[in-house]
Amino acid sequence: MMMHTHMAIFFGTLGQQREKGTQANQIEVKSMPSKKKRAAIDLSLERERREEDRRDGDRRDKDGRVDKEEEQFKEQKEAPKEETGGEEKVVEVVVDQGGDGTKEEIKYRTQQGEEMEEDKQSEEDGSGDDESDGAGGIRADDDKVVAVEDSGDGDGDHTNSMVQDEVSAMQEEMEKMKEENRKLRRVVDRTVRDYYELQMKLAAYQQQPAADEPKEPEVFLTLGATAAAAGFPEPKRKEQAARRPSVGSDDTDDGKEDLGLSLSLRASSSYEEEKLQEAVRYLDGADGKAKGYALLESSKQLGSPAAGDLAAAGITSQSVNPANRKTRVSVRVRCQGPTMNDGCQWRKYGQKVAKGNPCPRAYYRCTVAPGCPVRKQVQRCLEDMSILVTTYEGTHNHPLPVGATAMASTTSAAATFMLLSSTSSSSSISEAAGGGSSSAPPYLSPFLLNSTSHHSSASPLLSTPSSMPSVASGMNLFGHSSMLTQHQAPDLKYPWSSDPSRGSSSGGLAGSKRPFWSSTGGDDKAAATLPDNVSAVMSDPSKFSVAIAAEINSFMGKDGQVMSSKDGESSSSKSSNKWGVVESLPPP
DNA sequence: CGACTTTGACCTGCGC
DNA sequence: GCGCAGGTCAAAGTCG
Repeated sequence: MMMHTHMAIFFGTLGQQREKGTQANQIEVKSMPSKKKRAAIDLSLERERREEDRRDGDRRDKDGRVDKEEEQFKEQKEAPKEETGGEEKVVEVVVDQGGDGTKEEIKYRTQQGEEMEEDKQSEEDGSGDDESDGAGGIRADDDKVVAVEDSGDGDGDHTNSMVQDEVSAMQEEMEKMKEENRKLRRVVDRTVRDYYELQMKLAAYQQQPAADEPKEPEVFLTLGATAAAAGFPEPKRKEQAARRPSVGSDDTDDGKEDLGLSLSLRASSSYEEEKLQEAVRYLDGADGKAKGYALLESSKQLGSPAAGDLAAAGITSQSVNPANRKTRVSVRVRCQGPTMNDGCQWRKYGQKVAKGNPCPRAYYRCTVAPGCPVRKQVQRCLEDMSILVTTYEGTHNHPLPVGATAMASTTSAAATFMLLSSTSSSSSISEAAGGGSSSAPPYLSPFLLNSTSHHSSASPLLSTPSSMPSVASGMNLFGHSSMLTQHQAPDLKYPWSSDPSRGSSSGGLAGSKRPFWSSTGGDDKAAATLPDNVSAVMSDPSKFSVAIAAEINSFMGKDGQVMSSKDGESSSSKSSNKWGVVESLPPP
């Protein structure tokens, strides 16, 4: 009955609202510059709606009528355009009804047009009415109908009016049920579709040849300078010629210390190498605009420190068998402090000198949420003491702070590339990532996941059943919009996390005493869609670059710090300029 | 005083 | 079973 009330408000206060442009509860009265624009908008909305109807297969019995309506609709649209050319004000009602306000808006105008013939909105008649049966504007929403009928029935024959009302009510009831059937059918169809899609994915995943398992490629995401970097400590790996198909064009001067982000894919088998090449082609072709952001390196087992192209900082996603091993993400960052700023809160619980490296290895536990199983090991690289190797292990059981999510988006993207290349046996990465049904990785980097996906991390593929369709729909299993948007505007969710004034003791937000969720008003869902984010990132190469950009922003910190240390030593002031991760970046 | 770090002891897994 | 190495625990110390 709310709608009835709203309509009453609408009709009763139309004049006032038109003048004042006030907003009633859930009814928004706007003034628009001209009918031309509105007609254009309505036309597009109407097309969308019909397109949706066609998709749902409900068009069978409406074909003829729809076409007629469309023609009529166009005529009706075009006619008033010619007669109203000025800046005529038009009253528009927007009813916020479960996020479908736009369509409701159309309906209201339709009703208004039918009933208020003298109103200049009469050209809207039937504009959104393909769902009505033509009997006096009978619609699915009885409240609206009642309101309209009442308002227009003042001086008619009462008996006829009552009969008409009854008939209308019945027809309306039928329409309502039809509509519900339609919606249910839609839901069932979608569910079945998703189910089969997931089944296919699962089958493909399970059919992965065992031969691929032992050798898994590594993905290196390199932050900061990309060239002339000291190598990663993998002395066992043989140096091999590195192909460097660049995404941008800024990687021509290898001798210089490029600033940027590079993705280095290591293939450990010819098959994977092939997949990596596909990934390279994919990025190269699809994201040519990412100049200065991404430098894609594809190489076979770059390993020796002298490889030259190894990066100063990297994110190594060590793919593991989802069934048996814990996933690990190794991040290499050149920084002077004890740890890198990854956005999370850590507590040191141990330190050990590992064999082969005189530098002690520090063990940290995630303290963002009590009981979070995520741990990280931080150790300096033997070959280059300025390189900090951070290895994350485990799965967060909580939403990640902004800094961490941005980081996660990048590492997850890297991991996803690797995973796609190693798990997709029949399709190229470009097919998998750009084909609309962007594949969520069979398993995701532990650094990236949170509780919402972790609860079923044994088979993450199944844990995000909506991951593939959600990319298209923009919603995931949890009803959130794509995480990518949140990465693009992280401060909206966790404004505190980028606050440079907050101290940190062991890097990141360790100094923050307040749990990060306390400032979000319970909007934990906001950061709880990383798997979705991964899908979103992987579904579009441009999103990937955006994520990388976000990562850069996050990683550098708005205060221009890669990390901070307890004794106040900040990389922005004291760290080596050689790598220039922070210092070389222009201030925001 | 609480949170965090330090550090030696202890536990566990693995190879021989 | 033994030894080694990695990882964890927990008491003591430190810091804000």
